[in-house]
Amino acid sequence: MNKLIEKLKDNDCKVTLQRIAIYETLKDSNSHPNAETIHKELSPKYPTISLATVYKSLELFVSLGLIQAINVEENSFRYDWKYKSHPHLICSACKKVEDLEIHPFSNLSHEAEILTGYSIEKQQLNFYGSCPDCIETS
Amino acid sequence: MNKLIEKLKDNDCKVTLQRIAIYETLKDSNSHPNAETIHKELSPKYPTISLATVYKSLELFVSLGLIQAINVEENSFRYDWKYKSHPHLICSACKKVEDLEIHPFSNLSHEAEILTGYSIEKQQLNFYGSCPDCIETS
DNA sequence: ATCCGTGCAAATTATTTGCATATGG
DNA sequence: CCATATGCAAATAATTTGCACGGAT
Repeated sequence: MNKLIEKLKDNDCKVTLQRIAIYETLKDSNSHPNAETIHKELSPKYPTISLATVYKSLELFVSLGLIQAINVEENSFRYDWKYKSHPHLICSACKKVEDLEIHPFSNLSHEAEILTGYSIEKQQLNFYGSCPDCIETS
Repeated sequence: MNKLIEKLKDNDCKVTLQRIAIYETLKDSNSHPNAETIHKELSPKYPTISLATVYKSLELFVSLGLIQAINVEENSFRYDWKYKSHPHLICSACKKVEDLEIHPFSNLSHEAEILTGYSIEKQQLNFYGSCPDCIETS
């Protein structure tokens, strides 16, 4: 949260209750929620917060490099409070999105740069399939 | 195109002029177009073709495994006539989407399966950055 | 005090759906 | 012929925008 406040101040953005609440909600969630889910989670505590504010704040956080947007195969974005891009595992059965923390997939961008002449800012690696729990159930 | 016709027949789907035209347009394009772009390209030749038909056909092709949908960082889908998933390079400046044909990134899914216990059906690897042309211009 | 952020509602954009008609097998 | 595809228009879903008011610096 200090990180949020610092980053906001550094960029002449105001530190508001809403922004803190949105960031905290995202940070405390392990489910890579989308804007609407975040809004729903906030509603009990902050009934007046608007969905538009959630969208605007998330967009701001992404542009400040505070969080990352991940584009799962729905046509809605999910958000990850970890700003550093890392692979995700997406279960097609239960729709959960997990981080793949231990990854041997870190230096792909560098290899791609050498191969292509692109200057790569970001990589996105998603694996789609069934998680162990869903395999068992089926 | 033979592939399309074969696949459609195998699945008791009708071979229509529209479907052929949509598939051909996608195949002849190197730009990984979205539904609307495909529709626009078809319009001069087939003025009556509807956008809904384009959407429906693309969805059908994806479900038959004929093409793949790729989710670039807009919230609209782009389509790739190559059904086998492979890495993409996305230029943030000119918005082009290129295939990364020669890739040392092929066995990632297998590694991920071993690491996670997931059964992985598909992987998506996108690199975002600036292409050589756009680097030069800037 | 000033300007930015918020909430609301309306606008936009992308996609999906229902249904009557047309057409391929 | 008959079922499936198509085209149209309306519906839905996701996101963005404009603007007046309130609050942070």
